[in-house]
Amino acid sequence: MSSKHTYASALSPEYPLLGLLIQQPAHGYRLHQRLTTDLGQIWFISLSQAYNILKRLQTHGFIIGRMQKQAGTPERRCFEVTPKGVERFEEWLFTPSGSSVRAIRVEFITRLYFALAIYEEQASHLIDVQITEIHQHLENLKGAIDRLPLDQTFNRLALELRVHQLESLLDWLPQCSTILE
Amino acid sequence: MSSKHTYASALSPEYPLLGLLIQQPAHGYRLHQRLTTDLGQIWFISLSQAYNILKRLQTHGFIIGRMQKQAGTPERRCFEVTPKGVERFEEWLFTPSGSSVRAIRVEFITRLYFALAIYEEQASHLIDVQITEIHQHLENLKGAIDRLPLDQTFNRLALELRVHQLESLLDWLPQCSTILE
DNA sequence: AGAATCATGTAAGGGGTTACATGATTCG
DNA sequence: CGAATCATGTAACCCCTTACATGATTCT
Repeated sequence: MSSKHTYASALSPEYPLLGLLIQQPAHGYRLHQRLTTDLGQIWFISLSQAYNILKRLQTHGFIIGRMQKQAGTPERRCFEVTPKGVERFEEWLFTPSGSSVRAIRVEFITRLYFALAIYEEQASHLIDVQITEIHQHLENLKGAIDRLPLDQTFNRLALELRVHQLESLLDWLPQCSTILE
Repeated sequence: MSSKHTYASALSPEYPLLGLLIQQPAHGYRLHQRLTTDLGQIWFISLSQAYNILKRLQTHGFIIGRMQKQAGTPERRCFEVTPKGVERFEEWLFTPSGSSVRAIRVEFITRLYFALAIYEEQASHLIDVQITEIHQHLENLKGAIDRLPLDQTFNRLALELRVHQLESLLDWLPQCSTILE
């Protein structure tokens, strides 16, 4: 047992790229285009970084790329997802987001996007799970606030802000349900 | 002209460390303690990273450290902020946060903490500026939503979420004012 | 004497950013 | 032909995380 690495955080653009490839094999340039048009408000990565991530995904065996010569276009490397890659993606897709506001904010929309596109019947379940998760997390935060010493003014402010942000997430989530129809 | 580097993003723990040192010279271990107790809900860094950042700050000339031999305690390196370091810190402190939700969330509380501790009379001004900033940002976001093509469902969801999050920030900000008394 | 804490670091590995380099094709 | 776009990459640099290494002091 030599390597037990995470490879990338759950917030890495690696997952949306994997997801796009599961929908349809593609080459780096086109992939980057789809990411920045379809999910451009969530993921901003440079073209270089897209290539770097694809390279990494390939060395880890999650995708394989094959150079293709075609008349009329520059040579391109077409990537496909391996079974291992599908497994990795699905594990991410159906694991609830971490507890940070950002994780929920960024990841959740992405997961919803792919759930709807690839595993449509799971989408509404995803929303439900997320709602329960947030309620759970809110309980914890409120407990933490109660246990906080009185002089911890700024830590209290920070926790209360997180509570506000989570509640605004709960307020926003119903809008997600409306797009399911 | 050889180096034009950013050194660190505005979200780096480098700034709170600088701020703590401005309040009072200290050594690494104590500094890390103060950061994790006073602002532990905002900044979580390992002791090693604290030392790394201090080293970086020193090589950039923002602080200087001197080894001190004392009877009764292990040798410690006491750091002081240089004028250049003060300048850097104040520039950060009085520059409004970027436009990302996280930047506002993490940075704003930190800036408020130091404004209150070091430049007390500026604190309420900081809050006012932040409120106007957020209103401005909200306008922009709402404009962006209106200009979004109809088929950009998920980008729209993302923008609407940001709007919600910013509005919840506005909802939370008055609590900051109450601690000024 | 041994454990916990104080105190300071180094090393390895991974991730992201920007800039730079290189070609092919298409469009005006 | 020249510019924009398509397409793929490399290199340098910085940051963060984790694990590891090393001593001194204090507490029991």
